[in-house]
Amino acid sequence: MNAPVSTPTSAPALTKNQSLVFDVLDRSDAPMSAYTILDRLRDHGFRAPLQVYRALDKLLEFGMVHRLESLNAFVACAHPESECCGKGHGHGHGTVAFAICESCGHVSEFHDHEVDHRLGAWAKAKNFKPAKTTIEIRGLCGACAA
Amino acid sequence: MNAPVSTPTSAPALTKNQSLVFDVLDRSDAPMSAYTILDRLRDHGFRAPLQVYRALDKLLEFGMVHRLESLNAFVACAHPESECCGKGHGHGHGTVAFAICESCGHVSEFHDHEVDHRLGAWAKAKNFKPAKTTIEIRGLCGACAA
DNA sequence: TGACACACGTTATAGCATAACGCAATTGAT
DNA sequence: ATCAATTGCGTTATGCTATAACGTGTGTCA
Repeated sequence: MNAPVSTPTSAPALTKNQSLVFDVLDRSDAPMSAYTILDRLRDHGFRAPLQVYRALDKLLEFGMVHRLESLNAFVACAHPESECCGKGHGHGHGTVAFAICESCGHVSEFHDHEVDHRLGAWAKAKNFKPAKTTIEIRGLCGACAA
Repeated sequence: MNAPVSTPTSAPALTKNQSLVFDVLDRSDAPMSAYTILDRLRDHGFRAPLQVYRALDKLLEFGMVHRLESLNAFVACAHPESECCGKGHGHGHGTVAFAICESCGHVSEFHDHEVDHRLGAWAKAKNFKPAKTTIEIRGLCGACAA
């Protein structure tokens, strides 16, 4: 009784644990660490970090969640669904950049073709084969800087 | 007997611990974790992580070392000394990007004005005040991809 | 000479992530 | 139908990364 349950919507069907983890992230205004997610889900039967990490691995694979490397934390993908650069299943995109407010914790996700292109050009020139690109800007958001 | 010792060269004078940590990093072909650095320096009297982290904090502040967020590891700055975008003391620069080979561990450090500019433009438009920007490309270097 | 800043050393603890085991359920080929 | 392969799950234990909190020594400078 552990298999994914298909849903009326798009995207890959999520298992129960995956849904729980995604929902927690999706409802959060700020990035969450795996252990914070774990604590939020104790009431739903979560007891060990691996339950969270395994769900996160899948959600990352599906592109539904991003990992913020500079925070060791995770956010739900903020893409307005079926954006540009799609790979077909509604959650694909090129490299995404994040602006992280160090005061309020809010994260803005955005994409810039030109940045992508410049980094791609560098890679091509150096014969480097990119697998995953991380772009994170930490600072103060408009509201907090004021 | 703990104060920085001035050297014949440029830049801020380093303390003994800072020099030791920097030398280890500078001699390494690949990024090193704080704990790996610690192990390398046991023979020089290092016994606790804090000794490493404190030295790293200063070296980061001086711009002589970079932290790779996606690796939780550190590298000596590869800038050919007194590069562009200098802030005056020979180790200043704009945002730097890293290409990290997941096979051999080699890290290439580079800078792209246009990328800087695009990210800066986004920030300006959103009224976001950047403090620190991280750009890391993980993949395979030319040698390993072949 | 006394307040201050800073580097240092030590112990303890917090926070993030995975290894290794075994069980249960689904899939799909035979 | 059945067996092998795959995938998800739960648990325990462990490892790696980072910092808190304490106290010491030293150099600076009013």
